[in-house]
Amino acid sequence: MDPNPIGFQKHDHSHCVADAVAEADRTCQKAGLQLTPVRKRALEILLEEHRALGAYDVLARLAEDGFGSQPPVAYRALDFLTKNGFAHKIERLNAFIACAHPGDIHTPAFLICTTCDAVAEAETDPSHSLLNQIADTTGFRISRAVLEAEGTCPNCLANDQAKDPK
Amino acid sequence: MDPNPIGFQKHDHSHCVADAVAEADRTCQKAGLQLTPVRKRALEILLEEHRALGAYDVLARLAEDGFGSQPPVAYRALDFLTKNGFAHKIERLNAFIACAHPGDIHTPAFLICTTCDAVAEAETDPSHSLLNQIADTTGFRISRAVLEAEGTCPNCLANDQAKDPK
DNA sequence: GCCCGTCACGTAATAACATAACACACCAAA
DNA sequence: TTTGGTGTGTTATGTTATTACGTGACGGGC
Ligand SMILES: [Zn+2]
Ligand SMILES: [Zn+2]
Ligand SMILES: [Zn+2]
Ligand SMILES: [Zn+2]
Repeated sequence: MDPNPIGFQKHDHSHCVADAVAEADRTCQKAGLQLTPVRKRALEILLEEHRALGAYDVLARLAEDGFGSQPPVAYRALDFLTKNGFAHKIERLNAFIACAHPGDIHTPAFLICTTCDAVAEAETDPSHSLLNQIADTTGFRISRAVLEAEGTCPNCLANDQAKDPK
Repeated sequence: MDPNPIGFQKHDHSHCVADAVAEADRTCQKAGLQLTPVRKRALEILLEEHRALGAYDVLARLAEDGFGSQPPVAYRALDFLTKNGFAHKIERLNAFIACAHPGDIHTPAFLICTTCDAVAEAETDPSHSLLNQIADTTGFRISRAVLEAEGTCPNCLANDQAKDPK
């Protein structure tokens, strides 16, 4: 199991955490949002993994660092991050992941590997997404979409074939 | 709030419950599946509403009818129904809804009205769904997809306009 | 200075959702 | 008759999420 799969590819990870936090800092400055210590730490915690973390996982790490140890501490931080586009909730997993493309308004699609637990965030073309088609034909006005696919990532697919090459 | 919105349109509902149960009966016959009393009743309960019901809602109704009153009773019945295509779980709501198109293998998309809580099940074209496009370009193999949109249904949209016609 | 609104944070308690583990009944095959 | 599978029921527990309440920090009127 690859501990480091972003979009299922390897990369220099120590940089990307720091970079993402720095960018979040800037974005919050501009938008008048407060990236407070708990919130920043929560974002770091999410960024340290390329998989989804449960709220209680995040909470435990926050508590280790001297922050509050009760559920609302984590839920509030995660709420801030998701509301402002720095993180997403993966509904299928009841878990949270840092946004891979923060800043832009986007409708992400997630690819969840059930073998290695990696989660990749894919961009969708908002103009001809299938949900918009549905919305157009039914007259339903979409405010938020959940697009999540479970399956096997390319890495795990390759591993499977290596072991069992039929 | 319309108590009866299937695909957000009105229809004769007493019939459609009975019909759907009858068809589930036939399907189970053919497939060698046991549509036992709890399972059948759970399906009826879901069919009686065109919205998603929590497992504990279903459980309470089952208990009223003399079935077991502990969570596994509901979860097992719902598990049977979802595994065999008679119902779906709405991940966004942690709740369950009867399948509107049972029988066929399909990748449903759900439209969840946040005003009246109605949930409609839309069919998707499996061949050019956006998730397949993503899968093709990334090499990810999808086994299951979650497609859920939150927003406002046509009925509620009309009501809003009637009240506040800007 | 003080008052007050808002916001973030902390905590306790509880609600809501879900599963593990075990016992018993039933039925059909060996 | 025994055995194995499947379904149901129960107790207990685990996991995820929210409600309710209190405190401190900050900023704008007065
Ligand atoms: Zn990274
Ligand atoms: Zn994988
Ligand atoms: Zn109906
Ligand atoms: Zn509605």
